[in-house]
Amino acid sequence: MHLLIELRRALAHACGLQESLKDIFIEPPPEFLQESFDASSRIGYLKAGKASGKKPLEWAEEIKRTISVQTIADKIEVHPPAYLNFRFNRAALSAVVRQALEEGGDYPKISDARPMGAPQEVLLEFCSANPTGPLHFGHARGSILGDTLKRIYEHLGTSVKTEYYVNDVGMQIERLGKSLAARYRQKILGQADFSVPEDGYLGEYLVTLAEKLGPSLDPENFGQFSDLAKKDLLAAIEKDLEGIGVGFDRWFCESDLHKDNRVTAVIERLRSLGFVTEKDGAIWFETKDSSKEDKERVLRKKDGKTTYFASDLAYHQDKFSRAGGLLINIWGADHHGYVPRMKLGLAALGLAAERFEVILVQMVRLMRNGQPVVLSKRSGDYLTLKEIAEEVGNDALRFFLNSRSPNAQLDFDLEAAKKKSSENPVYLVQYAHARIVSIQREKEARRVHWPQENSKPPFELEEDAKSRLLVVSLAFFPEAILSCALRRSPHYLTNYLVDLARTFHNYYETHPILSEKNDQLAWARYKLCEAARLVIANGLGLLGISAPERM
RNA sequence: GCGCCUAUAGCUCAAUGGACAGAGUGUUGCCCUCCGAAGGCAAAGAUAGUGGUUCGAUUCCACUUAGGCGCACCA
Repeated sequence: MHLLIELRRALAHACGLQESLKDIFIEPPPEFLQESFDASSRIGYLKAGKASGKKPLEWAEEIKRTISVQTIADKIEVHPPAYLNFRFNRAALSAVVRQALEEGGDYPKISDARPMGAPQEVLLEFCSANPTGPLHFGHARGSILGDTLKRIYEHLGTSVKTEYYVNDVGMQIERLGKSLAARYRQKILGQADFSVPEDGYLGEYLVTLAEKLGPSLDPENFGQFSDLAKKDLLAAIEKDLEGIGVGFDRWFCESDLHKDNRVTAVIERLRSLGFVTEKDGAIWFETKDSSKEDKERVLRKKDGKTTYFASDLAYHQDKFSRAGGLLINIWGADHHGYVPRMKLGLAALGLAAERFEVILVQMVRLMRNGQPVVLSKRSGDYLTLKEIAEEVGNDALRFFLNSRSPNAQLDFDLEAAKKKSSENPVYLVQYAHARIVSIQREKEARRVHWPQENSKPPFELEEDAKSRLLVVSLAFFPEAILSCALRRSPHYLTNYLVDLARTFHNYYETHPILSEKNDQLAWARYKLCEAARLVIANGLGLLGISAPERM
């Protein structure tokens, strides 16, 4: 078992919180205690201790007396207000390194992460941009968040499916077809003066597509043009996402819901449950709870067409029926007003609210050298995801967008992200990896060989402060992953990796390996560096970022 | 007007009601006859304002100020 998870279990047991290891918090001690302690916990006072009526400090003392950690810690101290500080013993620290080396690319293997709060099953829906144009930069954050969460949950043994909901019917798609038909008249039928409808799509991508079409299409058949545009744009979207390492298990088309009449079926279901009224020729969803603001919404317009809201209810009913666990949707913050409406609709359908979760990702403001990038939407031109990804590179893009919690706005400076220098934290991390690989390369080149390599005796870790700090940092890797899973944000991992890289660079300055005369020491350092490399590579892998061997 | 999100170091960002609020970058000064100086060490530098709840508030509540977003028979 991994060191900090073992500590969690011991703490949970002593607090009487066996069933919920997620309520135990373990963190690195503050700087002024780092020489004496390796890990620190505020234990479970609020969850378990407060009810006992004891003061925080008394409670902590009691936990200290009852906790069973003799095998991993050689010192425990209580610090006010209710901290328990631990110093790990040598065997436990050696085990951290050994475990990392043994598990390699799978480190940390966690056999059952559920007690720590990881869900058993998740259906993640994200991106879901309308196929009416190429993905723009605004779609990047949610896409990268969704993909990264998928990687993190999968690592924890959660069964994860990802899904892209394609809004391929409705007024916007009609506009798209009309716009393409207009371009077709201009480019293929020689009607250069024919104009694109005022509310149509003006982007150059439709011109390019029109030019590729054969001469035998009927420009009045908008549906045909809608289909052509849709298909072309979806392919482009898939390709752009692939470019930033994002893929989906399923592309769910709204049109499929209509084919089976499932949208009208959901309206009828709501009607039979008494949530429907008719007014002004339209069919409305009406909540029984009059205290809600969002109590009336149109399900079917007076022209007989159903609304997006109705489709979405049908879609979610479908998701609820085929997936067993959490349904997590990642939406742009501009959809926040839609969340209560959705929840009311799902509640009316009797679908379990606790399975439905929305992560709202706030806007990213694009900057260039400290100045906001001004976008002109008038001509239909905007910064596409592809352009930005190609300009700054996938690694920097993913690292930056994952470095802040989703519900906080983010400034993304193109020039800063592009700099292949220390100004960009992703390079600090990648550099640490490349540096370690370089040591390994150098070892081969110099034909350095230590007797311990063949006999495989357990290596003896050094116990100086910097070595301890590095090993303990490695031990915190599982905690960083669990924080991401629990709080639905990968920024704990990006921050962790920056810390780890820094700790490594610091260690490296004072711990020579290839030039170390003492074979024992050299060997132990070499293995510790390899363990650090593994953690960095695995961490970057979870973020979808490369771990370069040379830079 | 109503609602949602945000406000922390010069800049970009962390911090689960608990310890002396942390990183990166920028500024200043040091460190390469030594495995990658894309690095390390050191210094200076922050909770928007006013109240409240609490043993304890960056965190919760109220108000103020500032920014972003939303309030469709669009999706």
